Amino acid sequence: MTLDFDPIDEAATNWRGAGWAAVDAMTAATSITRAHQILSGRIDAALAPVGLNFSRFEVLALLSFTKEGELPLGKVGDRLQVHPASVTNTVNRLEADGLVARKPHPTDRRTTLAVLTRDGRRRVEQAAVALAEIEFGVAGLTGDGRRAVDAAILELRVAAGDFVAPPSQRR
Amino acid sequence: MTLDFDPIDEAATNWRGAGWAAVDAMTAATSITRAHQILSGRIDAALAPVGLNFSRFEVLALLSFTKEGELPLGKVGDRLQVHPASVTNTVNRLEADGLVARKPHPTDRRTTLAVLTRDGRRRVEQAAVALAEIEFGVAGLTGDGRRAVDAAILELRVAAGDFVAPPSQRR
DNA sequence: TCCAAATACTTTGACGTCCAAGTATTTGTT
DNA sequence: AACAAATACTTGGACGTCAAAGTATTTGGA
Repeated sequence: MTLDFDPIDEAATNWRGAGWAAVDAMTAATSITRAHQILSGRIDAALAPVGLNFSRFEVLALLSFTKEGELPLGKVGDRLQVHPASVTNTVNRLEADGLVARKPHPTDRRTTLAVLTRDGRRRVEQAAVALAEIEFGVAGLTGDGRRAVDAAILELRVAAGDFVAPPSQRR
Repeated sequence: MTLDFDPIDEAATNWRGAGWAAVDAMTAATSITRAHQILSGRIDAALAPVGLNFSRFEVLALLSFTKEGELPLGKVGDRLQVHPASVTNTVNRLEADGLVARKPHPTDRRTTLAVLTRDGRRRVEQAAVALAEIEFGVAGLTGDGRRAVDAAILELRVAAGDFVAPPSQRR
């Protein structure tokens, strides 16, 4: 299944041959797509034994960082940049596994809070360890590579309007 | 919906606060994930008016680069690095739209060829223009940023065993 | 030659994502 | 005070991905 050539490089050659434009942009986009594919596969594989996937893990982690271990579903979606329907779905599954509970908001009855359970907190700790062990799938990227990716993608995210204020100092 | 802080930077701070390991790796992985989300959204939006999405476009483009405009489904999957079932699904839809046709392999009856139709060829040209216009969603990434991303991700892909031979010269 | 193993594709099923529409509640204006 | 508009979440539908199992065909040995 392993190819004996670089499929992305090959694609670039083909695009040039066809006289298509924006080959460099295509290459960058394809690289990012493939990188995501690789990371996503590794991360979900590492989380499977813990009984989570990355989406579910992200929700648990986010809750674990709050003082009370709870957050309105809408906030979860904003922070993780996912669609409200996806949050509902993810929280449903976490709830079914007893890792999170839904609780009405004390003052706004439109709002539902997701609350981390004791099991949820234990689970997210295990998952964090599992992910650290595989270095979040980026084993193969050197420190320089990681910084380069972070910096470049920061440009992209700012241009996409991910957030407005200048980023705070990053180490 | 736009946040007034960088959610990834915020996450890094939280991870450090929780004493979790591999924060730099987490940041790189999250950046790549988010970049993919942004690109994917922009690309599919640009392709929607043409009646395609990225998967379908990739298949058409791949076929258009071959001499005869045809390829066994298995090869398509290998090149695009997607699951056989996904190829079947994608080709089904392309076939329903008349952009591709299935044809038996001349000598191996296990194999099915996907053949680009006249409409398919016209459509992929339109799509290529549409994608070039939005620079494949990487508008916001400078030339340096693109090269940095390409180089870094090449490391990652090689480490992941995407292909074995050393990459040919890239411009 | 014969047959187990490999290969090629499809089918089915579990999930994940988003959009659009629906329900409930709160806000902001007249 | 009254009500349209905004907000918060859920539901249902369309698609996309992968894994596992099933069918058909070809290969590679014994």
